[in-house]
Amino acid sequence: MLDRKFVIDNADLVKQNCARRGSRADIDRLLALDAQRRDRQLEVDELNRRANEVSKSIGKAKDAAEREARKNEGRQLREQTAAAQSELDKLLGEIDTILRTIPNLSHPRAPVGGEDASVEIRRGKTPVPSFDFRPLDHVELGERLGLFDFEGGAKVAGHGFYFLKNDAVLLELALQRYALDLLIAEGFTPTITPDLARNEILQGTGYIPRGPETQIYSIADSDLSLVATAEITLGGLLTDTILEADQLPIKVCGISHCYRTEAGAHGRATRGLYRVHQFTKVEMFAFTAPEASDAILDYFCELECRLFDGLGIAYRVIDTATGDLGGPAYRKFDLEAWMPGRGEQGEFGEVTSTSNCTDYQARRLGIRFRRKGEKGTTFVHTLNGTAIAISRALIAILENYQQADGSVQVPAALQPLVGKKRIAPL
RNA sequence: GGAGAGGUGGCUGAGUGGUCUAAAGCGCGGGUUUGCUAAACCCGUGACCGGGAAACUGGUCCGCAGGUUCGAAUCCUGUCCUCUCCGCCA
Repeated sequence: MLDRKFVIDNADLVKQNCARRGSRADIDRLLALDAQRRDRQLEVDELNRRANEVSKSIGKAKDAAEREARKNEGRQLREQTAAAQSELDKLLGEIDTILRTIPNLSHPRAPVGGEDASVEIRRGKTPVPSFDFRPLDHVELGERLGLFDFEGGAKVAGHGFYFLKNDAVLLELALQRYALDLLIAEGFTPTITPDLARNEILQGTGYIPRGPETQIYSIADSDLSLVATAEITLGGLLTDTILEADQLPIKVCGISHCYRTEAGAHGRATRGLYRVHQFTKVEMFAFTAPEASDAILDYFCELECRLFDGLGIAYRVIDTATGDLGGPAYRKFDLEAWMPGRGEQGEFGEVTSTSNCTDYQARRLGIRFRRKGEKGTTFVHTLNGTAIAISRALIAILENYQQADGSVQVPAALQPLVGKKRIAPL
């Protein structure tokens, strides 16, 4: 979230940003509540001061009668304080509720507008392929090659779940390893993270665990939820930590399963593996000094491009428009891979996404650092990026590498990891 | 799951009802000494919310939430977390 004082002092700027983001956060109400908060704060402080004075005077009272009178006075003051304090707490609660709905500021160069305003800024090295036969979509390919079992998934867990089978399993493991090899070489600390996290951590990273539109599965009778991405666990890793400047940037990556309710998302684009309730993802995460985060965002984007260039899959990079950024992101680049089986004649479909969340998550999570020779601490910036989301990468690989004979060639970079060059019908 | 111990500043750790305005050490900042570095010594060092042009000043904070009391780091209740041992288990 944003700093309360910052919002108060820059109300117009924040309002303008909310408008660009399509957020209806009520800044005017926040301002009014804060003015009340301030008055109430003064009242509580004054009552406390007097009560403290009374307490101190009791030791010096000259007789029992005076001591009793003073105690009475103190008791009454404490009662008044309690009343004022509870009003103050209520105001603080309301202010916090509004504050949570205010999205992060936006990068000055992020395109302004809704989804249509997003701008293509880059293409991959691999050209969009052409086929001399009608390419199939991944669902059909997977059926012929025995790679998925959607019926089995539905039987045991419902629509949106699936079994990966046979060579799809090897592909999944190969993709994990493929991504990890690059990230480890780039100095990331590899991790396998918990698939569950405390709701407090979810909220800190900007996810809303419960409610009608939540993406999140929560665990009954606990304060745990299934994570929608390892961004949650990786960001949460350093909750309430003060770092030294020379530790930054910290680059970690994590493999986790990702669970999403996908409430309200149905239709053509949801066919097969594209929109599922569970998938595996290798996620990148960084904690940086503020002045470094723009460059790290470019770096994350560059790594994503290298991964898909390495797989030989055509893609484009999108600079996401302000209306489509969600709450925490200051700027976001999406990488959309060419999926020949998508739509009538193939379409680009999102496969990765990288965001600079500036200090929006760090403030809630309490992740700060200290600069040499400076007093106080500064919130770090956090960034996240998908290295490989397995389910969508599988779609792109199968559809782009399909052959006229119904087989699928394994991308050269994965061949040693999968242990074969071609996936043939059973 | 059972039993026990514990959660205190950036870190380690003392503190069992008012003089806690939280000891001490480490770290950090400044200074003295000094070929340089280091060491030694001296001084200073928390966060948050307010008031004030400033000097300065009021309040809150000892895992979290309640309670007792004029007064709580300290007593009581609940809760979360960590550690140790036992049990169970891949």
